[in-house]
Amino acid sequence: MKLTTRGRYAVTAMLDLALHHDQGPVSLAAIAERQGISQSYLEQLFARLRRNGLVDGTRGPGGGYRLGRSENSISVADVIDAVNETVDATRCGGRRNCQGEHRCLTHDLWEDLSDQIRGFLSDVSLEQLVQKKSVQTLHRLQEGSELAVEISA
Amino acid sequence: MKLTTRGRYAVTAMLDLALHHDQGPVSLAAIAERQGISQSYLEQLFARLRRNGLVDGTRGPGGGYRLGRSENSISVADVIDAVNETVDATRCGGRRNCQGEHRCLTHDLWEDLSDQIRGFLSDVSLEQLVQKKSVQTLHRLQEGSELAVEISA
DNA sequence: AAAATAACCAACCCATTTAGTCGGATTATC
DNA sequence: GATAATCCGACTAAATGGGTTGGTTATTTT
Repeated sequence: MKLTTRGRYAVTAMLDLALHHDQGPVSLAAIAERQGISQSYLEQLFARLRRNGLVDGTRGPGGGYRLGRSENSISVADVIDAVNETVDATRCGGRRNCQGEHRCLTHDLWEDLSDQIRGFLSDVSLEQLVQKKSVQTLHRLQEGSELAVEISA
Repeated sequence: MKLTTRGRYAVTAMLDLALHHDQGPVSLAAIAERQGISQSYLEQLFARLRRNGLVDGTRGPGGGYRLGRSENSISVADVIDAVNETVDATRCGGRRNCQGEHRCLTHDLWEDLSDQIRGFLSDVSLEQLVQKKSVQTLHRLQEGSELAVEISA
């Protein structure tokens, strides 16, 4: 399994999208500012998300990104898969040739673990995340500081 | 969480140790050959395993490594922890400062995932692995080819 | 005592990946 | 036509991972 900042960023950004889905398209600039992620890096991530149908982009002023499907049909695993081509704990990628021709001693263990992780992440949807108390608290907090920024500007 | 070949190698090597624990110390050369892992790379891994008390090394001819504790008291998580300083899915390492001063939107999610993975890996001991059918089959197979090597040499 | 064996140790090396940048093109809106 | 946004590709710096080299020390065997 490859769980890196890339996947974390992607999930955070998608969650930001979900939190603002009622306000029309969300620009990467807005996400970048709110979540503290580099905008051009976000561009790369959203290219992959778009290719996988997880988001729709609209260009031009007032444009931005929208979720490509409903919040409850997008799992965290979907998002990580989209940006992180591989999500597998076995080295051989399930081909069982980890050691020469046959599989290594611990092949099955990693396969089991992969299933566990995948299971866990597949069971968490964006919708569920949006409803978590900790997320909502942070969300309100971010809107607050956004306001502050607007005022001070 | 950082699950890389390093951890996989370490677990495989420890399992090899466990499979041969009744035959006195096992040399890294033997493990390297059987499991197809670079010997000098194994040296690095075993340095960490030793520092963590998971193995005991004895020098000189006939020397090698032995398990530092009983097979049932060593979990896969222990091994990965020993070689792979960090086993945490959150970026901030649990310090909750992922974004500026406070935690990022998805902090709790990664914390939950870390717990899942850790739970799974902590529940698997070397003893359990040794008893798995797939492991025993491969073990016998490896002993066979070892014999073949001895004969052909 | 010498030779051989094997752990121990430290400094490198190289390829890949990651996060991030830069400069531009394209598309839409005002 | 200026502006705001996505889109796109090439590039970079740093980290990481797996691996090598070249030793030293300790212990056994001859």
